[in-house]
Amino acid sequence: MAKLTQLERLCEKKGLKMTDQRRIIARVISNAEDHPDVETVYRRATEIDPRISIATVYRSLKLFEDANILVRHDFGEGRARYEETGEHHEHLIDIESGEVIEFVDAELEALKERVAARLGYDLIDHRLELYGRKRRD
Amino acid sequence: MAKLTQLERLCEKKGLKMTDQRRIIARVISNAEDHPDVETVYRRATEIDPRISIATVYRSLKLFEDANILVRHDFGEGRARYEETGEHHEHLIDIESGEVIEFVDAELEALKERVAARLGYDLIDHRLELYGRKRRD
DNA sequence: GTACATGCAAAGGGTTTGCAAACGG
DNA sequence: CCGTTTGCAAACCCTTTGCATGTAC
Repeated sequence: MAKLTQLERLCEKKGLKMTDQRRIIARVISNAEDHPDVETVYRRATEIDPRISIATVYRSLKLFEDANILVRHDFGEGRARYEETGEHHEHLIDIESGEVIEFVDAELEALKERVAARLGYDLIDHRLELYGRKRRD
Repeated sequence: MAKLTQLERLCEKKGLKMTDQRRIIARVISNAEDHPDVETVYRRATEIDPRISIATVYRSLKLFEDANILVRHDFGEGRARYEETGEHHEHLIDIESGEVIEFVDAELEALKERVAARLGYDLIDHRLELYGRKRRD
């Protein structure tokens, strides 16, 4: 097999038992430029090695998520999407193409903390998605 | 039956055929202080009149949603929650009690428009939820 | 009266799980 | 080796749907 991906190394460092299936799934996510759903990860994984079942994809993705190696997103489509854990960012979803654009906005980050504080809460987590249409003018 | 709720009047104004089931479902939502899920609406409705099936609850809620009488929320729990359409607001979810607190923040509203614009998009919709823990100090 | 709404139960999509066989460290 | 992981298929949860019956306007 080719050289290890960043994600595979991370898995080993966390002490996860690395099976061929997990390596391939980690590799698929590593190489993904998009935010693939489970079915898509499964498809890409079986292209590399057909000996992978959808159950293993579900189990591995959850394992990686619990190990903070992956982040699961729920964009309200009734199925989960995954991406590699990285710097914090928000998502804007193009409602015409489905494309997901990542962005960060310092003001927004500060503001949600302030809002939670104003309500008497410590902010533990949040969810922010913008849905927009590309401007043509 | 008791006097009509605001929601029932709204349904009639929109020309919806008002069956007993729809009246009761509208009434349940009208009286709800929380953001009930379908199962909860069903339970409360059947307490008033057991002749209501879960299928009708699903159908009526969707009907009301399409008529902009209700808003459906997906707080990432794998099931929908509903509330009466009203002034725009966001939600903060207490991760310990599950309680949902509504809030508005003008700055936040303006900011998300600006962010979308910066990325070259017209903002069509958005989703913002804060998850927090009540501060005790 | 007639088009529409309902109840029931079956089907649907995404996800999880029990079990015996295969496997990693 | 031995506990963990896998594949398979069945089970799960929430939601939708086909069909015969019942009902609002």
